[in-house]
Order: sequence, then C-alpha cells, then structure tokens
Amino acid sequence: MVSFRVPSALSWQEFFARSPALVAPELLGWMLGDGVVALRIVETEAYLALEDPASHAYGGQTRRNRSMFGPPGCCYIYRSYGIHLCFNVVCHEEGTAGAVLVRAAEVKEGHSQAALRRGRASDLANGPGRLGQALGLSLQLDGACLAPPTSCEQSPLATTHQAPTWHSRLCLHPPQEPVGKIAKGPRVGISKAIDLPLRFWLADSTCLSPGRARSAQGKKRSDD
DNA sequence: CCCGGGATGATCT
DNA sequence: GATCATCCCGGGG
Repeated sequence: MVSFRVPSALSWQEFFARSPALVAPELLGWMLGDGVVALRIVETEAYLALEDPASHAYGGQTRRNRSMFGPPGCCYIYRSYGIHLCFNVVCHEEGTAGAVLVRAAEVKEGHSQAALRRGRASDLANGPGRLGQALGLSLQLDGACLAPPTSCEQSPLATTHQAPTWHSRLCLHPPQEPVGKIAKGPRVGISKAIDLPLRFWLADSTCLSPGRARSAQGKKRSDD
C-alpha cells in the first residue's frame, strides 16, 4: 500500500506525541539497538489507551503499566507469561496513554551476540518475546528514554565499534531509506477488540512473527 | 494472602 | 494443535 514517510519533518517529541495508530506503521524500518545488537523493526502493533480493552492501559494506571502514562518516546517493557519481556515505544497524545508493541525485527548488527542471547542461530527476533531476548532486555530498562544522543547524528550501525556512547542504552533511529510496502491486519494474541486492524508489518520481510492467530483460527484470514 | 491470568515460545505428538 | 514453563501484577477475600 503506502510506501514510506519521512519523520524528519517532526521533532522527536512531536513524532511520538501522536496516536499509536499513526505511529505504529511509521515505526516500521526504524533501527533499535543497545550498542551491540541492532534491529530493524518489521512488525508493530498499536495499543491505544483507556478506550482500548486490549491495551494494558485499559482501566487506568497501575504499577505495571505506569510507563505507558509517561513521556512519549520512552519505552514500556513488561513481562509476559512469566518468562518473556516485550518491548513497546510509548506514544500517545497529551492526556492519554498509548504504546506501540514491537513484535518482530531483523537483526542487522551484532548477529552473533543476538544468537548468544537467544541460545540459537535462527529465529532471533521474529516475535515479541524473542526480540526482547535478542535485545537483552531487563525490567530495569522500563521507562527509559529511547532518543538518540543529539550530539551524534550517525547511525548506530556505523559507530558501534567506535563510539561508546551507544553502549548500555537502548536507542531508536529513523530509517535512512524507503521502507517498502506496508500491510496491516488484526492484532495477535488478544481476546478483546480483535477486529481492529492495528497490526502493521513490512510486506516483503522474511522476519515477521509466526503469529499464532493464523494457525489457531485456521484460514479465516485473507488480508495478511 | 491467595488466586488467576496473560500483547509468548519451545517442544512434542 | 496441544501442553507447559514461569512470574509479576492486580483484584478479591
């Protein structure tokens, strides 16, 4: 469908201070890294706010979801099923609480380190839990700001082995090139508001999440 | 305090 | 397709 948008027209704050439904598709192609592993985001889901029954923010602020109510452009990390850590970018309009769940990514840098963290050589980040593992997430990072240092305009890819600035901190970078075709469909793994097309992915990517909804629901899907 | 439930993944049949 | 691992959180006693 749509090809790509240049986020540079907006400031960092302005870009994330919008509805997750707008930001989620535009976050495709962004680079996410910790200074060792760099990932290219290929699949996202928007979680709106208190009006979205599938959102963790539904029902108001609690200790677990408090970073969803914090500044846009920071991260919201939560534990899932006891074992996994999932990564969101906080993003919402003023007075609301929203986030974009990053469901899948392609490893572009630090492949061996990602494989080490994952304990395997394939399926490194094609799923929210796997992605969290490849990134080396911890709950201590919950709420941390994702803005790149303003002093450094370069890609983390180019400076990984030179600039210690990038280490021990999660950073998010806009794409340098067009990202390609974007597809959308229902979100995965939720039981409420299952029909809203708030899941977005790069149609040509080979690193998408398996998406258990496909196998669970059989062949009820046509817009994948 | 106890209890149940996940925005999941790995493994087995 | 089914099971289970595993733990934090939130709500109800």
